[in-house]
Amino acid sequence: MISKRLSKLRKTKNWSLQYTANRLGIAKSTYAGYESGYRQPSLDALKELAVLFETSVDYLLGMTETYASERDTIELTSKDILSQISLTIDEKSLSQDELNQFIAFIRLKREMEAK
Amino acid sequence: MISKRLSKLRKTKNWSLQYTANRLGIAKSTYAGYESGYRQPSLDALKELAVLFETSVDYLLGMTETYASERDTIELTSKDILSQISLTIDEKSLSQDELNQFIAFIRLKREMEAK
DNA sequence: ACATTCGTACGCGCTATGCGACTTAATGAT
DNA sequence: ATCATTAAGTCGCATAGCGCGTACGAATGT
Repeated sequence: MISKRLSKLRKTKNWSLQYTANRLGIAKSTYAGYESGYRQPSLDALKELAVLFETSVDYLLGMTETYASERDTIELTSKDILSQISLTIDEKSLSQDELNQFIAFIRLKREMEAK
Repeated sequence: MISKRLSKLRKTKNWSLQYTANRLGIAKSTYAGYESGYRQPSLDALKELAVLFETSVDYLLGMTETYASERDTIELTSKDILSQISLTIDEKSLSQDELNQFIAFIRLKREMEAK
């Protein structure tokens, strides 16, 4: 799991194994081991991987499907966001319709303010 | 970091070391090692810890302060929610004003639907 | 043509993980 | 009061596996 995600992330950034390992301050073979699934990073290494790739440890480990540092940022327009996160108002969960209305509302508002 | 968080989480739930270890399917001494900081859990163990304690791996590792983010529900009316989590629409972050308007809007809408 | 960079794989030293066994303290049962 | 049970903590040991250097083909560049 982690190996696939690391590999995908690195290729997205167009980084070589060597470059990535240098950024992390570890040997190329060590990082390569993570990607091949031959090795597992230590907890410290894991944290640095998440920081370097600007993602969450949960994503690297496959605990969540959401890529980004959604630990900090939640993009409300991302598809099926409500299947991953339950948003509530007055402890009553938000429907997709309500969210869509809100998004439309904000977009309109911003458009008007832009003028 | 992880040791402190585990210890706090377990005590919150009023679980013994033995009980917790049983739930995880590992030896008591192993889990005790995690809490004392004498040992570090494997990645697999780490994931199971997060599941058992109903939190995120990022929280266990101290990557985030928020106890449960995506995993649980986010109450939009809770005070200073935006200081913990950034909500964005079209990658532009939401202001407190916008959120307040939305909350008011939803409350009004629900009130009307209730009749 | 040679050199350089890429991804991949192997062997090895040594750390430290995970386990059971043991101790000590606290609580419960009879 | 005595024993049994459960709690938390510590230790030694076997061995799994981490991190490293190193080496190998393949694909580039010069």
